[in-house]
Amino acid sequence: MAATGTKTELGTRERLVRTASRLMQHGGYENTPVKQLVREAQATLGSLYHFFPGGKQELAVAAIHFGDEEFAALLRAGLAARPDPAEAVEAVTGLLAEALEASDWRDGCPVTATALETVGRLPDVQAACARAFAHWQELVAAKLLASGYPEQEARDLAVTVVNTLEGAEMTSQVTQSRTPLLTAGRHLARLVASYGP
Amino acid sequence: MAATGTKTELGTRERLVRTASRLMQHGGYENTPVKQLVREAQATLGSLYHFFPGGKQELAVAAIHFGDEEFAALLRAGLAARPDPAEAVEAVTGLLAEALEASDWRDGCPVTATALETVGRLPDVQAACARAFAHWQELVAAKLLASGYPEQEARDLAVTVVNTLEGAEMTSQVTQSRTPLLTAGRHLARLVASYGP
DNA sequence: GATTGGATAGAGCGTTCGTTCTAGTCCCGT
DNA sequence: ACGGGACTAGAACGAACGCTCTATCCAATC
Repeated sequence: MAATGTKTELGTRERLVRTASRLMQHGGYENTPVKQLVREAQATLGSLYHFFPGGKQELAVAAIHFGDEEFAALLRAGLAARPDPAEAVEAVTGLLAEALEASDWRDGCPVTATALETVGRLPDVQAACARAFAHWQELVAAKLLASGYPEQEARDLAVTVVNTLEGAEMTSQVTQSRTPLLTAGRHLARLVASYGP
Repeated sequence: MAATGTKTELGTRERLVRTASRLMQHGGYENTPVKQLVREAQATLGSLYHFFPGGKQELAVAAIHFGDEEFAALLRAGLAARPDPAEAVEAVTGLLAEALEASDWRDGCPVTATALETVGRLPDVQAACARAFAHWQELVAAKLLASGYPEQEARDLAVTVVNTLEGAEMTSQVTQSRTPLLTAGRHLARLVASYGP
């Protein structure tokens, strides 16, 4: 649980964003005090309000974007691991389970906790979370479309795939077990295959 | 968004628990200050610490239990609505979508937000959340077992069904649309049917 | 070498947090 | 009538919150 990035290799702004993303991934928005944030980012309050005049909220939006890209990278890697989309989705659950356990069940979805907490409270942050979900759905849909799935079925499946991944990751985290994610992987593979072209 | 229960028809303890459950459903644990809680429950700080010497944390555990039962009731109703388990699961998503929209997208799962926020921070609350998830899985598994599904497949399916419901409800909430839930319903029905005995 | 502006630094502001504490009210058994 | 436990009531407390503010540092530029 060291600071995210070393002071010499990343700019202050980037360290703030990465640290905020990691802390919000673990505890959401309200559980991430700005003072702890700047301490772990090896920055100061002055720097935070210099780069983010909008304060904690503006930083949170940037952090959600960062988490969005981070999760998207894992998703891309898993989806590219197998040509068959059903097997690819199952591969993603394997990657997620691995990363989750390796972090001692701390690194769940970098967006979910904040999304649920800020719904109807911080519209900017909520919008960033919604964008992240849509982004991930697009990645899954693209894989299905590339495999010859019909447009509508591909888009619908992508929604459910991402939703199930989110739910299973949360349950795996709360129960500290890979099982929910791996079970979701098997079931999603079966579901995706059942729509095969 | 009136107070949960009227002062004359419910005891103070019950009003506190219901109000806490509702507020935590909307914003999680940290977004629910005790003073607002007490005000909306038409109670006072003295009453809160009389009934819950463990303070906010102890009340939160009771609130999660209440939400657990509330969600379980909806789950039972949906599952009982149809004899066929696949159709029954789809019926549940319909009920969830209806309730969510009727609340102006506020009343999502009464446990998820708190679960993600307290993981690794408040073990008592986290344990209550884990118990709720297990409880819901049991209800789904019971329906499948009663319909003749093999033991292992019924239990595995129950895990994924509940996870997908959670994920879809969250996405429906964040995007303010019934679609994710209803799509999940169709897919879950297909998945459950594909394991039919 | 002086000037300048981006970046750093953290003390301190007003507010709100969860909790404690004392005082008071209510109601029931005797 | 009265004693006593259950419950109500909210002022007050220390800690922690997000944020503002002034001061300072340090390259780049003239």
